Amino acid sequence: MDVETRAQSFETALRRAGVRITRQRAALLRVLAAAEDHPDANQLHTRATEAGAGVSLATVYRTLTALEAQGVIVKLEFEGESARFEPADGLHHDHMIDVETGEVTEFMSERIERLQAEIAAELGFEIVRHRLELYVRRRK
Amino acid sequence: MDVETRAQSFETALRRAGVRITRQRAALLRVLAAAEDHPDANQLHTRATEAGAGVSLATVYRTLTALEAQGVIVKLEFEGESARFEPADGLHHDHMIDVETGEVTEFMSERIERLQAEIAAELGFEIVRHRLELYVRRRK
DNA sequence: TTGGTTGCAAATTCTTTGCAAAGCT
DNA sequence: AGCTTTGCAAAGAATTTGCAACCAA
Repeated sequence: MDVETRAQSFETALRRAGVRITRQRAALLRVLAAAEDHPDANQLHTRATEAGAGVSLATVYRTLTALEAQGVIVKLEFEGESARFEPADGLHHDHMIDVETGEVTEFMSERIERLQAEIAAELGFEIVRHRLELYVRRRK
Repeated sequence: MDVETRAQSFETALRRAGVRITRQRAALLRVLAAAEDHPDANQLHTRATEAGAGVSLATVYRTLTALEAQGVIVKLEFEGESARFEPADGLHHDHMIDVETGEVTEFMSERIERLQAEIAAELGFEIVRHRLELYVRRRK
């Protein structure tokens, strides 16, 4: 799915929820749709600005909050950093962060997911959401 | 292990690392040793104050930083909350947070730990540390 | 003695918010 | 038109830090 198509699908999801698509939001959706990394609010603000769209940082934050509420993006909070965001592509995954380079790798394990659910169930709970982050280092 | 004994072992660990045990630190160590829950800096400050020890919030933060560096306590950062701390009792464990009550339950799964290591290894990494939090709800 | 430690207030960092002007639909 | 959204600057919340006075070892 190319950037424009993805941005369009984000817009559709938002309109369906009654969220207005302003010039600022359209710009942010494109920046988000194009993000290969996991940018924070500041980076998104910079990128939107560089793309020629005037957007205030306050609006970036407000829009991110709205997008997260609609399930269009996911907020990530790694240790010692400001919040980062990634487009929600449907499939859940967890993150591995290289403590030396900062590089982020996504991964997903059905087995871990299942074990988590089992553990919660044993204690009488069901999982609402979870957070799994592996802080790693390249092996020599 | 009772509170006093545990506080003493904390002190010993700190002295061994060349950290001075001031009146303020001794008071905080006792508060931490007695904590059954997972208090944040503010709560620790309040408890130390109620216990009759004059400690400033800045010192609480500075001391917590030192204790964490010595591996005596562990810092927890749950979603949407300020940092909490728990005494490090040697054995690693993860946390389950009831999103309705805020209740925190500790758990540990050798199988999940092993799977995490395997996944990291497959991608050429070794785990430095990790963070696993399950946000749960009581089952009806 | 003396280098680590404290308290206080000011500074930081990230994020949120009040309000009047402006913009979607 | 009507209700949402924006920008700006101010407010917040959590945590850190500069500096002079203080105190463990």
